[in-house]
Amino acid sequence: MAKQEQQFWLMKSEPDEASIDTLQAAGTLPWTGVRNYQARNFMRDTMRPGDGVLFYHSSCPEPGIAGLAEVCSGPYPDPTQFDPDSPYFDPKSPRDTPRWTLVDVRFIRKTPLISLADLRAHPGLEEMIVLRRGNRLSITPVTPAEWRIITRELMPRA
DNA sequence: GCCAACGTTGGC
DNA sequence: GCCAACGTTGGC
Repeated sequence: MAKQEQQFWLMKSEPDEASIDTLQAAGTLPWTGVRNYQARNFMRDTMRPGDGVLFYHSSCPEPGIAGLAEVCSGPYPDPTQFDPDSPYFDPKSPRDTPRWTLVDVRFIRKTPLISLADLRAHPGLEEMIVLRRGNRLSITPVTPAEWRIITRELMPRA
C-alpha cells in the first residue's frame, strides 16, 4: 500500500474557549463545535491522522498561530450536537445520521505567536487562505510550501 | 463597538 | 431556484 502524503491545515480556535494551553494540558482534544459545512467536510472527508496542524488563536487581542498540533483520529460524530446543554446543540441533527463530524487533535508544541502581520509580511505566504479578506472558514488547508516556510522560517528552534 | 464578508434561512 | 433578510465571524 502506498504511503499517504502528510497534509497540512490551519485550525482556528478562540483562546477563551480552547487555547494552545488548553490543548497542551489536555494532550488531545476533540475538535467540537464546527458548524460550517465546508470545515466539516475537511474533517470528514480529507483529514487523516498524522496531518500537521497550525493552531490559530482567533477573536482575541493577539490573533495568530500559537502552536503546532496534529490530527490524531479519524472522523466521528461531534457529541455536542446531541447535548441540549451545549452551545453547539443542533436539534435538527438526526441521531442515526449525525450532521456534524469532528476529528481529535494532539498537542505537539507551543510556539512564539506568529501574528497576522508576520504572516502577511513573509514572502511566500501571500496566498494563505486565512489571510484572505473576509475569510471566515475555521479550518483551511495549508500548502506544503506554506507549511515549510512557517515551520522553518517563522518558528525559532525546533 | 464597528462593519465587511459571507453562510444560512425561508418566502415566493 | 431566486434572493432578501438575517445571523455569525473575526479583524480592527
